[in-house]
Amino acid sequence: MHAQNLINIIADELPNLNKSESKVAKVILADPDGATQSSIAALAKAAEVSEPSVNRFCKRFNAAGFPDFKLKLAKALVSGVRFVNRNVDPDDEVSSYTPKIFDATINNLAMVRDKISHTRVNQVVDKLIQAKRIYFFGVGASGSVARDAENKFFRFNLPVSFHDDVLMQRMLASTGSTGDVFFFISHTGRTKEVVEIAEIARANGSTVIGLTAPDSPLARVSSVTLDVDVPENTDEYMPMTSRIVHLVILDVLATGVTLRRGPDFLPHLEKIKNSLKPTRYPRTN
Amino acid sequence: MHAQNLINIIADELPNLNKSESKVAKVILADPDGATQSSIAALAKAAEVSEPSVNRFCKRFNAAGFPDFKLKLAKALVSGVRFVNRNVDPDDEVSSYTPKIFDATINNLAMVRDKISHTRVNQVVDKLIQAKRIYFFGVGASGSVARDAENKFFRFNLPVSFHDDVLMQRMLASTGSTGDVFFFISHTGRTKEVVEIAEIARANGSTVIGLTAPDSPLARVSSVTLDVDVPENTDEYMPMTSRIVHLVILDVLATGVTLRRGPDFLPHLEKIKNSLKPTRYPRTN
DNA sequence: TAATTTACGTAAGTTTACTACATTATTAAG
DNA sequence: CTTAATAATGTAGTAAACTTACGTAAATTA
Repeated sequence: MHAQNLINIIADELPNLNKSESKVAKVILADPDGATQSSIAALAKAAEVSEPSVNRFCKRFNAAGFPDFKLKLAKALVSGVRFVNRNVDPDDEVSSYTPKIFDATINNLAMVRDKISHTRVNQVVDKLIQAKRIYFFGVGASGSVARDAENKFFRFNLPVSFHDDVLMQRMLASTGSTGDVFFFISHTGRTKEVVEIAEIARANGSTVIGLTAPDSPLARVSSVTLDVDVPENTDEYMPMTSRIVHLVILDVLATGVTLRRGPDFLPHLEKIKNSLKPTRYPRTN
Repeated sequence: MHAQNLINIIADELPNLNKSESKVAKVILADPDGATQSSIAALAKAAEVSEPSVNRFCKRFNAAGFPDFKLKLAKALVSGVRFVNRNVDPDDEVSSYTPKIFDATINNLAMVRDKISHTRVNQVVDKLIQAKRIYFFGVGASGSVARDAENKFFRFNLPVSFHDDVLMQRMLASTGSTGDVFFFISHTGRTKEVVEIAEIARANGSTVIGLTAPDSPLARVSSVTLDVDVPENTDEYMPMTSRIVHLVILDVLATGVTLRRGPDFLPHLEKIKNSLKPTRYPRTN
């Protein structure tokens, strides 16, 4: 279940509350923002109950007490408000659509941050660590993500490549074997071509990792799936943000691999970093 | 300026605070979440100041008092931007480093969201609208960003290409002329090769746009620069997040162009979207 | 060096929230 | 239909937390 908002929880629990508790609930639901700013006495009066009733109400919803409850309520309000009205309007100015696009991206990242399965991440890191070869596959926008992944993972001193060409992908998948990791990146997880290729790879005993939508055909074919459940972009003007989320997840995986490799591996990374120095103008300040 | 996050405001004001106020600020910034849960007495003790000092501190930041301040702080914390200790530790578990990486990315996005010049964005959208051709250039990690940009901008029905090969870039730049837009993407803005190519393009009368670090050599060569000032990654384990910021800025630009094109252009975008339908397994639910 | 302003803390006062206990309502059993 | 038991709610007292007023110390300026 989605990380429930305190306000929704209260609304859901309303029928299960006893008389004075439900009085309190109604007052809070009627004006949650006002509730965060009033004292326990004021709220008790507004709900026509005693102060301890309000206090008990708070504890019922897993708050330490009234102040803690107000804090939680305030937090719930923010995340609620933030999800509203973030669509780009046809007559938006730069100053409107710019923050909207940033906010939409940030929101999706925050959502995935809270939902992503750490177990799965760990499993994928395991697979990547054990891999003899890694292939990053993606088409269209996901091709760029795959390319970026290559750019990160080649640092680990193992054969890594990315491919955005489905014929190449198909041929490589057909020659794969145990120890090879095929890492598929796909927003929808329903591109037939991609799913087919994943099936081929899987049939050859290779490990198939899917960075894609949960319950999608690709997810079902994968050995391990990293679910990315960001809302489809219904708005014409709002760009697709799943690519960004994919990139960050790949960052997480790369960090996971680096940490597993241990501190002895750092000099190697340092060497790669330093190799670029002569290509750059030195900093003056 | 965009609605700034309270935590950022405090961090910004830090140099302007007097002794005891800054003591309070430091304690709050070190653990904002902890601050929301502590009493004024506890906070005063932690900061080694008197309670009224904490109270004055709160009022300085437009809070009615300490409880109100805590409320605002709590709200600031949820708004996606967490200001926790963001460095990845060598002995971090998945459950620690995963949110850290997300948070670092989110933080940088929020920072750029609030700092980016809308005038500049508008100027760049102007240039892109007027362009006869657009070239997206990037090398290394920025190559993926350039590739992604191509994937977005080809939709506008004008000649767009991306190149991650410096020789190709150099040749194309040398043949450029007025009306051509060369869009350079670079984290540091100091890669000699890239700067040289930008100079060549500029010399031919082409428009050069730089999505790069402010005051960098590349920024100085560009006709218009979009400054991306994200902190250098000093931490070995923390991935470079500027790519992500670049991608989002390109999203913003693409949206800007779409909006300028007006509603008559939407059917064209729709057509492109629909063209992919037959490649996908239909949704079952 | 004195005057003035600003910064900070002490102590008292006020509000706020919590706890223990008492009372009232509700339910179940005889 | 009582009566006992339990649950729900409120009262009153207390402890904690917050704010205010005021005084002293530090810093700044003339």
